Amino acid sequence: MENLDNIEVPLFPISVAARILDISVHTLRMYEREGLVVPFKKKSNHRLYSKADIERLNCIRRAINESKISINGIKTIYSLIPCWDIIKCSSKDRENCEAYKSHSNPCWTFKHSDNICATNECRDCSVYKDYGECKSLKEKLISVIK
Amino acid sequence: MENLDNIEVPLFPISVAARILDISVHTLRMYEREGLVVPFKKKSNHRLYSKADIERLNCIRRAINESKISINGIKTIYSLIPCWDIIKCSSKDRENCEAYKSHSNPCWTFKHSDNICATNECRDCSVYKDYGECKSLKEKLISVIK
DNA sequence: AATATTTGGTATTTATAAATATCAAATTCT
DNA sequence: AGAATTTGATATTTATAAATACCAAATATT
Repeated sequence: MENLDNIEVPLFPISVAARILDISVHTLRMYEREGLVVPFKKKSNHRLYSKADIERLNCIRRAINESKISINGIKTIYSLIPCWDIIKCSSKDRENCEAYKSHSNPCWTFKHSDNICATNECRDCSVYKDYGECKSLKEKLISVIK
Repeated sequence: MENLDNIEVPLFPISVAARILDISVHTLRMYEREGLVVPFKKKSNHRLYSKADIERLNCIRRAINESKISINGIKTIYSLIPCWDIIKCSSKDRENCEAYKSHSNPCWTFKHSDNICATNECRDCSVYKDYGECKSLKEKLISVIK
Protein backbone atom coordinates (compact mmCIF):
# COMPACT_ATOMS: atom_id res chain seq x y z
CA MET A 1 0.00 0.00 0.00
CA GLU A 2 2.54 2.43 1.21
CA ASN A 3 5.05 1.12 -1.30
CA LEU A 4 2.87 1.88 -4.27
CA ASP A 5 2.84 5.57 -3.43
CA ASN A 6 6.54 5.89 -2.68
CA ILE A 7 8.36 6.51 -5.94
CA GLU A 8 11.69 5.79 -4.29
CA VAL A 9 11.00 2.12 -3.65
CA PRO A 10 13.09 -0.26 -5.78
CA LEU A 11 10.61 -2.32 -7.74
CA PHE A 12 11.59 -3.26 -11.27
CA PRO A 13 14.31 -5.68 -12.33
CA ILE A 14 16.46 -4.49 -15.19
CA SER A 15 14.49 -6.28 -17.90
CA VAL A 16 11.27 -4.55 -16.85
CA ALA A 17 12.97 -1.17 -16.58
CA ALA A 18 14.39 -1.67 -20.06
CA ARG A 19 10.98 -2.50 -21.43
CA ILE A 20 9.36 0.53 -19.78
CA LEU A 21 12.06 2.83 -21.17
CA ASP A 22 12.18 1.06 -24.53
CA ILE A 23 15.93 0.60 -24.44
CA SER A 24 18.15 -2.43 -24.12
CA VAL A 25 19.27 -3.94 -20.85
CA HIS A 26 22.84 -3.30 -21.80
CA THR A 27 22.24 0.40 -22.36
CA LEU A 28 20.88 0.61 -18.83
CA ARG A 29 24.05 -0.98 -17.47
CA MET A 30 26.11 1.39 -19.60
CA TYR A 31 24.39 4.42 -18.10
CA GLU A 32 25.19 3.02 -14.68
CA ARG A 33 28.84 2.36 -15.55
CA GLU A 34 29.07 5.97 -16.75
CA GLY A 35 27.68 7.20 -13.45
CA LEU A 36 24.39 8.61 -14.71
CA VAL A 37 22.21 6.37 -12.53
CA VAL A 38 22.63 4.53 -9.26
CA PRO A 39 20.05 1.72 -9.16
CA PHE A 40 19.35 -0.21 -5.99
CA LYS A 41 21.41 -3.39 -5.65
CA LYS A 42 20.17 -6.51 -3.95
CA LYS A 43 22.56 -8.62 -1.90
CA SER A 44 22.89 -10.83 -4.96
CA ASN A 45 24.09 -7.75 -6.86
CA HIS A 46 21.00 -7.72 -9.01
CA ARG A 47 19.60 -4.31 -9.88
CA LEU A 48 16.21 -2.91 -8.98
CA TYR A 49 14.84 0.34 -10.40
CA SER A 50 12.31 2.59 -8.68
CA LYS A 51 9.76 4.83 -10.37
CA ALA A 52 12.06 7.74 -9.56
CA ASP A 53 14.87 5.90 -11.36
CA ILE A 54 12.64 5.49 -14.40
CA GLU A 55 11.78 9.17 -14.30
CA ARG A 56 15.45 10.09 -14.04
CA LEU A 57 16.32 7.80 -16.92
CA ASN A 58 13.61 9.41 -19.02
CA CYS A 59 15.32 12.76 -18.45
CA ILE A 60 18.68 11.30 -19.41
CA ARG A 61 17.10 9.81 -22.51
CA ARG A 62 15.68 13.17 -23.52
CA ALA A 63 19.00 14.88 -22.87
CA ILE A 64 20.74 12.41 -25.18
CA ASN A 65 18.14 12.02 -27.92
CA GLU A 66 16.40 15.38 -28.03
CA SER A 67 18.86 17.86 -26.54
CA LYS A 68 21.80 16.06 -28.16
CA ILE A 69 23.97 16.27 -25.07
CA SER A 70 26.61 13.55 -24.98
CA ILE A 71 26.99 11.26 -21.97
CA ASN A 72 30.22 13.01 -21.02
CA GLY A 73 28.37 16.30 -21.29
CA ILE A 74 25.72 15.08 -18.85
CA LYS A 75 28.42 13.89 -16.46
CA THR A 76 30.11 17.27 -16.63
CA ILE A 77 26.83 19.04 -15.94
CA TYR A 78 26.18 16.77 -12.95
CA SER A 79 29.64 17.63 -11.63
CA LEU A 80 28.46 21.24 -11.33
CA ILE A 81 25.70 20.45 -8.84
CA PRO A 82 26.70 22.35 -5.67
CA CYS A 83 26.74 19.24 -3.48
CA TRP A 84 28.83 21.02 -0.82
CA ASP A 85 25.99 23.48 -0.30
CA ILE A 86 23.20 20.91 -0.48
CA ILE A 87 24.63 18.62 2.19
CA LYS A 88 26.42 21.43 4.01
CA CYS A 89 29.65 19.55 4.46
CA SER A 90 32.46 21.07 6.54
CA SER A 91 35.43 22.85 5.04
CA LYS A 92 37.51 19.96 6.31
CA ASP A 93 35.27 17.53 4.44
CA ARG A 94 35.83 19.56 1.30
CA GLU A 95 39.58 19.71 1.60
CA ASN A 96 40.30 16.24 0.28
CA CYS A 97 37.05 15.65 -1.53
CA GLU A 98 37.51 14.54 -5.12
CA ALA A 99 33.93 15.39 -5.95
CA TYR A 100 34.35 18.96 -4.73
CA LYS A 101 37.27 19.39 -7.11
CA SER A 102 35.98 17.41 -10.05
CA HIS A 103 34.64 19.14 -13.12
CA SER A 104 33.96 16.02 -15.12
CA ASN A 105 32.27 13.49 -12.86
CA PRO A 106 29.26 13.68 -10.53
CA CYS A 107 29.98 13.37 -6.81
CA TRP A 108 28.17 10.07 -6.53
CA THR A 109 30.72 8.37 -8.75
CA PHE A 110 33.50 8.73 -6.18
CA LYS A 111 34.08 6.58 -3.14
CA HIS A 112 34.12 8.93 -0.21
CA SER A 113 36.11 7.27 2.54
CA ASP A 114 36.95 10.08 4.92
CA ASN A 115 34.18 12.64 4.84
CA ILE A 116 30.52 13.02 5.68
CA CYS A 117 29.53 11.19 2.51
CA ALA A 118 31.33 8.01 3.55
CA THR A 119 28.34 6.94 5.61
CA ASN A 120 25.64 8.15 3.24
CA GLU A 121 24.00 6.21 0.47
CA CYS A 122 24.30 8.37 -2.68
CA ARG A 123 21.12 6.86 -4.03
CA ASP A 124 19.22 8.33 -1.10
CA CYS A 125 21.05 11.68 -1.09
CA SER A 126 19.18 14.73 -2.30
CA VAL A 127 22.21 15.80 -4.34
CA TYR A 128 21.53 12.77 -6.48
CA LYS A 129 17.77 12.64 -6.20
CA ASP A 130 16.86 16.27 -6.80
CA TYR A 131 19.00 17.19 -9.80
CA GLY A 132 18.32 14.68 -12.52
CA GLU A 133 17.63 17.34 -15.12
CA CYS A 134 19.25 20.55 -16.28
CA LYS A 135 16.24 22.65 -15.49
CA SER A 136 16.34 21.71 -11.83
CA LEU A 137 20.06 22.49 -11.67
CA LYS A 138 19.69 25.98 -13.08
CA GLU A 139 16.79 26.62 -10.71
CA LYS A 140 18.93 25.48 -7.83
CA LEU A 141 21.72 27.83 -8.89
CA ILE A 142 19.24 30.68 -9.15
CA SER A 143 17.86 29.96 -5.71
CA VAL A 144 21.30 29.86 -4.14
CA ILE A 145 22.99 32.68 -6.06
CA LYS A 146 20.82 35.73 -5.54
CA MET B 1 53.06 48.27 -28.57
CA GLU B 2 50.13 48.26 -26.26
CA ASN B 3 48.19 46.12 -28.66
CA LEU B 4 50.70 43.31 -28.63
CA ASP B 5 50.25 42.83 -24.90
CA ASN B 6 46.48 43.04 -24.87
CA ILE B 7 45.07 39.61 -25.59
CA GLU B 8 41.62 41.06 -26.19
CA VAL B 9 42.58 42.96 -29.34
CA PRO B 10 41.02 41.57 -32.54
CA LEU B 11 43.96 40.66 -34.75
CA PHE B 12 43.56 37.58 -36.91
CA PRO B 13 41.26 37.13 -39.88
CA ILE B 14 39.41 33.84 -39.98
CA SER B 15 41.94 32.13 -42.25
CA VAL B 16 44.80 32.84 -39.85
CA ALA B 17 42.76 31.77 -36.83
CA ALA B 18 41.88 28.54 -38.61
CA ARG B 19 45.53 27.88 -39.39
CA ILE B 20 46.58 28.54 -35.78
CA LEU B 21 43.90 26.21 -34.45
CA ASP B 22 44.42 23.65 -37.20
CA ILE B 23 40.75 23.52 -38.13
CA SER B 24 38.81 24.63 -41.16
CA VAL B 25 37.42 28.07 -41.67
CA HIS B 26 33.97 26.59 -41.85
CA THR B 27 34.28 24.89 -38.48
CA LEU B 28 35.08 28.27 -36.98
CA ARG B 29 31.96 29.74 -38.48
CA MET B 30 29.97 26.76 -37.23
CA TYR B 31 31.15 27.33 -33.66
CA GLU B 32 30.03 30.91 -33.99
CA ARG B 33 26.62 29.95 -35.39
CA GLU B 34 26.20 27.59 -32.42
CA GLY B 35 26.99 30.42 -30.03
CA LEU B 36 30.27 29.09 -28.64
CA VAL B 37 32.33 32.10 -29.74
CA VAL B 38 31.65 35.74 -30.48
CA PRO B 39 34.44 37.03 -32.73
CA PHE B 40 34.88 40.71 -33.41
CA LYS B 41 33.09 41.90 -36.53
CA LYS B 42 34.36 44.67 -38.75
CA LYS B 43 31.90 47.07 -40.35
CA SER B 44 32.20 44.94 -43.47
CA ASN B 45 31.01 41.96 -41.38
CA HIS B 46 34.38 40.26 -41.64
CA ARG B 47 35.56 38.44 -38.53
CA LEU B 48 38.65 39.15 -36.46
CA TYR B 49 39.89 36.87 -33.70
CA SER B 50 41.93 37.95 -30.68
CA LYS B 51 44.47 35.89 -28.76
CA ALA B 52 41.79 35.44 -26.10
CA ASP B 53 39.47 34.08 -28.79
CA ILE B 54 42.12 31.59 -29.85
CA GLU B 55 42.59 30.54 -26.24
CA ARG B 56 38.86 30.11 -25.81
CA LEU B 57 38.62 28.08 -29.01
CA ASN B 58 41.42 25.86 -27.79
CA CYS B 59 39.33 25.11 -24.71
CA ILE B 60 36.29 24.36 -26.85
CA ARG B 61 38.41 22.10 -29.01
CA ARG B 62 39.63 20.17 -25.98
CA ALA B 63 36.10 19.88 -24.64
CA ILE B 64 34.95 18.38 -27.93
CA ASN B 65 37.93 16.20 -28.81
CA GLU B 66 39.32 15.14 -25.45
CA SER B 67 36.44 15.47 -23.00
CA LYS B 68 33.95 14.28 -25.62
CA ILE B 69 31.38 16.89 -24.74
CA SER B 70 29.03 17.62 -27.62
CA ILE B 71 28.46 21.16 -28.85
CA ASN B 72 24.96 21.15 -27.35
CA GLY B 73 26.51 19.97 -24.09
CA ILE B 74 28.89 22.92 -24.09
CA LYS B 75 26.03 25.30 -24.82
CA THR B 76 24.05 23.84 -21.94
CA ILE B 77 27.01 24.22 -19.60
CA TYR B 78 27.48 27.85 -20.68
CA SER B 79 23.79 28.46 -19.93
CA LEU B 80 24.55 27.66 -16.29
CA ILE B 81 27.00 30.51 -15.85
CA PRO B 82 25.40 32.75 -13.20
CA CYS B 83 25.36 35.85 -15.40
CA TRP B 84 22.77 37.53 -13.17
CA ASP B 85 25.24 37.48 -10.31
CA ILE B 86 28.25 38.44 -12.40
CA ILE B 87 26.72 41.56 -13.90
CA LYS B 88 24.41 42.15 -10.92
CA CYS B 89 21.36 42.90 -13.00
CA SER B 90 18.17 44.06 -11.31
CA SER B 91 15.26 41.76 -10.53
CA LYS B 92 13.32 43.71 -13.13
CA ASP B 93 16.04 42.99 -15.68
CA ARG B 94 15.71 39.32 -14.86
CA GLU B 95 11.97 39.17 -15.16
CA ASN B 96 11.77 39.04 -18.92
CA CYS B 97 15.28 37.87 -19.60
CA GLU B 98 15.43 34.82 -21.84
CA ALA B 99 18.99 34.11 -20.82
CA TYR B 100 18.06 34.01 -17.15
CA LYS B 101 15.47 31.34 -17.90
CA SER B 102 17.36 29.38 -20.52
CA HIS B 103 18.93 26.06 -19.71
CA SER B 104 20.18 25.31 -23.16
CA ASN B 105 21.79 28.44 -24.58
CA PRO B 106 24.40 30.84 -23.25
CA CYS B 107 23.20 34.35 -22.43
CA TRP B 108 25.29 35.91 -25.19
CA THR B 109 23.22 34.13 -27.86
CA PHE B 110 20.11 36.15 -27.07
CA LYS B 111 19.32 39.65 -28.19
CA HIS B 112 18.66 41.62 -25.05
CA SER B 113 16.49 44.55 -26.00
CA ASP B 114 15.04 45.76 -22.73
CA ASN B 115 17.51 45.11 -19.97
CA ILE B 116 20.98 46.13 -18.84
CA CYS B 117 22.57 43.87 -21.43
CA ALA B 118 20.98 45.73 -24.33
CA THR B 119 23.73 48.31 -24.26
CA ASN B 120 26.60 45.97 -23.51
CA GLU B 121 28.78 44.16 -25.98
CA CYS B 122 28.71 40.47 -25.00
CA ARG B 123 32.18 40.01 -26.41
CA ASP B 124 33.50 42.47 -23.83
CA CYS B 125 31.37 41.16 -20.95
CA SER B 126 33.09 39.18 -18.21
CA VAL B 127 30.27 36.62 -18.28
CA TYR B 128 31.54 35.70 -21.71
CA LYS B 129 35.22 36.37 -21.22
CA ASP B 130 35.86 34.69 -17.89
CA TYR B 131 34.07 31.36 -18.28
CA GLY B 132 35.37 29.72 -21.40
CA GLU B 133 36.14 26.45 -19.64
CA CYS B 134 34.39 24.14 -17.23
CA LYS B 135 37.05 24.48 -14.58
CA SER B 136 36.52 28.21 -14.31
CA LEU B 137 32.76 27.74 -14.05
CA LYS B 138 32.97 25.28 -11.18
CA GLU B 139 35.43 27.57 -9.42
CA LYS B 140 33.03 30.45 -9.87
CA LEU B 141 30.21 28.40 -8.39
CA ILE B 142 32.40 27.45 -5.45
CA SER B 143 33.37 31.05 -4.84
CA VAL B 144 29.76 32.21 -4.92
CA ILE B 145 28.09 29.29 -3.11
CA LYS B 146 29.84 28.98 0.22
C1' DA C 1 15.62 -29.76 -10.25
C1' DA C 2 14.95 -27.29 -14.24
C1' DT C 3 13.96 -22.85 -16.63
C1' DA C 4 14.47 -18.05 -16.83
C1' DT C 5 16.98 -14.06 -15.76
C1' DT C 6 20.88 -11.67 -14.28
C1' DT C 7 25.71 -10.73 -14.16
C1' DG C 8 30.06 -8.54 -16.49
C1' DG C 9 32.96 -8.62 -20.42
C1' DT C 10 34.32 -7.95 -25.41
C1' DA C 11 33.33 -7.35 -30.11
C1' DT C 12 30.28 -5.33 -33.58
C1' DT C 13 26.86 -2.39 -35.61
C1' DT C 14 24.38 1.87 -36.32
C1' DA C 15 23.09 6.44 -36.06
C1' DT C 16 24.54 10.95 -36.32
C1' DA C 17 27.38 14.91 -34.72
C1' DA C 18 31.26 17.22 -36.42
C1' DA C 19 33.87 18.46 -40.04
C1' DT C 20 34.63 19.13 -45.03
C1' DA C 21 33.72 20.46 -49.85
C1' DT C 22 31.74 23.41 -53.17
C1' DC C 23 29.39 27.57 -54.68
C1' DA C 24 28.53 32.57 -56.34
C1' DA C 25 28.47 37.20 -54.46
C1' DA C 26 30.69 40.68 -51.68
C1' DT C 27 34.77 42.75 -49.62
C1' DT C 28 39.63 43.71 -48.95
C1' DC C 29 44.10 44.95 -50.17
C1' DT C 30 48.17 45.88 -53.04
C1' DA D 1 41.92 47.46 -61.43
C1' DG D 2 42.64 42.81 -60.33
C1' DA D 3 44.08 38.99 -57.19
C1' DA D 4 43.07 37.16 -52.78
C1' DT D 5 40.02 36.50 -49.15
C1' DT D 6 35.69 36.55 -46.98
C1' DT D 7 30.82 35.93 -46.81
C1' DG D 8 26.66 32.57 -46.12
C1' DA D 9 24.28 28.43 -47.61
C1' DT D 10 23.65 23.69 -49.05
C1' DA D 11 25.18 19.16 -49.86
C1' DT D 12 28.45 15.53 -48.64
C1' DT D 13 31.81 12.97 -46.05
C1' DT D 14 33.92 11.11 -41.92
C1' DA D 15 34.72 9.97 -37.36
C1' DT D 16 32.86 8.11 -33.40
C1' DA D 17 29.48 7.99 -29.57
C1' DA D 18 25.66 5.26 -28.47
C1' DA D 19 23.45 1.19 -28.81
C1' DT D 20 23.30 -3.79 -29.86
C1' DA D 21 24.73 -8.67 -30.04
C1' DC D 22 26.87 -12.49 -28.03
C1' DC D 23 29.18 -15.01 -24.35
C1' DA D 24 29.70 -18.21 -20.09
C1' DA D 25 29.04 -18.03 -15.09
C1' DA D 26 26.07 -16.87 -11.29
C1' DT D 27 21.55 -16.13 -9.29
C1' DA D 28 16.57 -16.30 -9.15
C1' DT D 29 12.20 -18.36 -9.78
C1' DT D 30 8.53 -22.04 -10.07
